[in-house]
Amino acid sequence: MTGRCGPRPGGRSARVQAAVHEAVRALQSEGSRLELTVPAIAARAGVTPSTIYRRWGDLGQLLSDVALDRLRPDSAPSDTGSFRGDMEAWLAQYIDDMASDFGRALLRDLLSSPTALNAGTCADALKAQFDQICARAEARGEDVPTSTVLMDHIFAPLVFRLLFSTDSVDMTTAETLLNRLYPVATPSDAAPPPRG
Amino acid sequence: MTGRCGPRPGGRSARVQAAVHEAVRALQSEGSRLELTVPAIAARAGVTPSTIYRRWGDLGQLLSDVALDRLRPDSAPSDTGSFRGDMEAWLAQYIDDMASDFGRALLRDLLSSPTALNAGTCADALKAQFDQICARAEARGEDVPTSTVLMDHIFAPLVFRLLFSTDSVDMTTAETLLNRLYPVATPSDAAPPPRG
DNA sequence: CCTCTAATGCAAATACTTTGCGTTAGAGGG
DNA sequence: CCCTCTAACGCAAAGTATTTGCATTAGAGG
Repeated sequence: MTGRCGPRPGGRSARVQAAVHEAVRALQSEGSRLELTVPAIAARAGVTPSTIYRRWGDLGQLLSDVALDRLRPDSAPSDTGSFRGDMEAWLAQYIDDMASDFGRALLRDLLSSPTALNAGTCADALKAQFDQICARAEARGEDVPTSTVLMDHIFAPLVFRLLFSTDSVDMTTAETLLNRLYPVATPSDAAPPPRG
Repeated sequence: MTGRCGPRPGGRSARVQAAVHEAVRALQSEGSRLELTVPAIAARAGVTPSTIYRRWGDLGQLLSDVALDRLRPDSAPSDTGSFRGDMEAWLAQYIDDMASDFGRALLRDLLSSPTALNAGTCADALKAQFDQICARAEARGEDVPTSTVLMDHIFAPLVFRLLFSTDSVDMTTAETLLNRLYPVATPSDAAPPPRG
């Protein structure tokens, strides 16, 4: 009982957060990003703008929080029976979510908070998914790289394309990356890099 | 003679742009980011706010333009006599520029424009540097990967860490990535990915 | 049921952004 | 060298967005 979670979930504070997040999602799906202002969000959520400014600080932080909710995985990666299959299934779903203009905008929103905190949380959650895929593969006796290698050489290149280009990103792109990595999995120095 | 460059360089328009960029750099190096507002930049540059709004649209686009100026390479990569040496020298300089909190903020600024145009320009310029390093290595008879492979497996992982974590990024990180790639350079499928 | 705190609503004050219009710098032609 | 023409600028007014002080309320804990 530390009181760490603030007001109990289901209380007013949680209702306001849910209403505001929902309002952001609704406005994002409807109009252009020009109409996505704090007063507009507040009106849609049935709260006053000052509530949003006090809780989130600015629009960037709010959009970042909403993006985190949408980008963090909501379930365990599916088990297809092989490492390659698990990776392909996972990547297919993630590319489907993020490769659109809307998905790319979400990714930029995630980074639009003053601190890199949300981006780090998102990356950690995704790495945890790779950890599960790797653990299952290892249990099967497959020889697979670490989740760090997957983040570096599969996920990072995909995200880089999404953020730094307008090229289409699809499963062909992902397959190319997998093909480069898989034959040379777990090289001698594939241990996680220093965290210093 | 297309008139493409607008008023001649050195004209009023160019002076205003230089003054505004300089004002942004000055304010960035001095105070916190909270004081980095359009009116403050305008005052420092000796122009009116409306000039900035008309030319750049909003603060995000202006910061993105300034970040592009700072992040795009300003000279050809140095020639150390070997591919590995060239890469190490290049990465040492780039990490020195970007691994600080300030450098990470520049990277986020670059992405803060509505369109991904500046980020794409920056990525293209960096890829061109890798092209030079690769071309020189090939001329020496070294067996080296393509610049696309370098972007995917060296640069993208570094940028991913800078954007999505607060972990330190240093030459040890870069060496680890180089070690993973170099022994397995130019695998059979290392051709550039589809651009469709 | 009472009390106590943090979050909210409201409204005033402040700051930022947009816009209309007159002015100016500087390119191009005579 | 002077004239004209256009794009960019300065200024000021109007329109939004953001901040802040204070009263109120929801809801946790006793």
